[in-house]
Amino acid sequence: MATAIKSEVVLENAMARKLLKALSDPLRLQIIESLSGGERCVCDLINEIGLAQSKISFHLKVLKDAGLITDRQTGRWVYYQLNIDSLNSLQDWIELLKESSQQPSQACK
Amino acid sequence: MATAIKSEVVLENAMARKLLKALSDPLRLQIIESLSGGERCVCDLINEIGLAQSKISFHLKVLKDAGLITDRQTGRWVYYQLNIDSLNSLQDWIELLKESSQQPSQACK
DNA sequence: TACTCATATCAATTTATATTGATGTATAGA
DNA sequence: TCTATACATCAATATAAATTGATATGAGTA
Repeated sequence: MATAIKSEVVLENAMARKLLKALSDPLRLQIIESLSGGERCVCDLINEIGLAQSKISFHLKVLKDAGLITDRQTGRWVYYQLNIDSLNSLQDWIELLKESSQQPSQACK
Repeated sequence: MATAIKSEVVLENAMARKLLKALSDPLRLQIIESLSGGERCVCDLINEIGLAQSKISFHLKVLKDAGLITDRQTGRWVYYQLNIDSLNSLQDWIELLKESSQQPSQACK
């Protein structure tokens, strides 16, 4: 039982790590910020950010693999959108960190 | 004026990026999780995590430079603690992303 | 079918980041 | 003053991630 709880915690941390890693790149943050204005197709992102298409595509994949964004295809266009659930998870994870971190310090012998 | 607001936003994003980058490493996350149980000295972190001292020290520096943790020296020991303010900032940053991201999609022509 | 456009993927390279083992620094105690 | 301990820093190396330019895929259109 303790093991089950433990592994659940580990899983959550692994997920948090994936989200954080995906967010830790300047170009991906630009994409995220752009998507925070609403759903966008790749062509718009390319125009907005002004960088190579393969670059944008690469980072969109990283963000998608981490679960931070979702995609939907319509004809030739692929639209990307922020996944609010992942942002909520991240906030929850941070909240948990905060809750227990103000305990009295342990003195080193 | 618009420029002032713009640069303020950029500054915030740069700060968020620094926090996210610092959090995006598995060992640093281990340290953060350990510190979420309260203040710890480096020797305790080394014992808890079971890795080379120089490694721990290196990552503590990254976390400190990002503003995620603070340190305080007492005799030979240095104690590290989570900086709640930085976690709050990160939560706020995520909150802002969420707020505007559910707008209607723009159709690609 | 052939062509174009939007996007994804890939291999080679570059750049950034982490690890290792050694050395340096400051503090405490003998 | 000498020694031990706690921690930081550094240079060399190893590893991981991003960029580039080219090619592939797959949908629409003529």
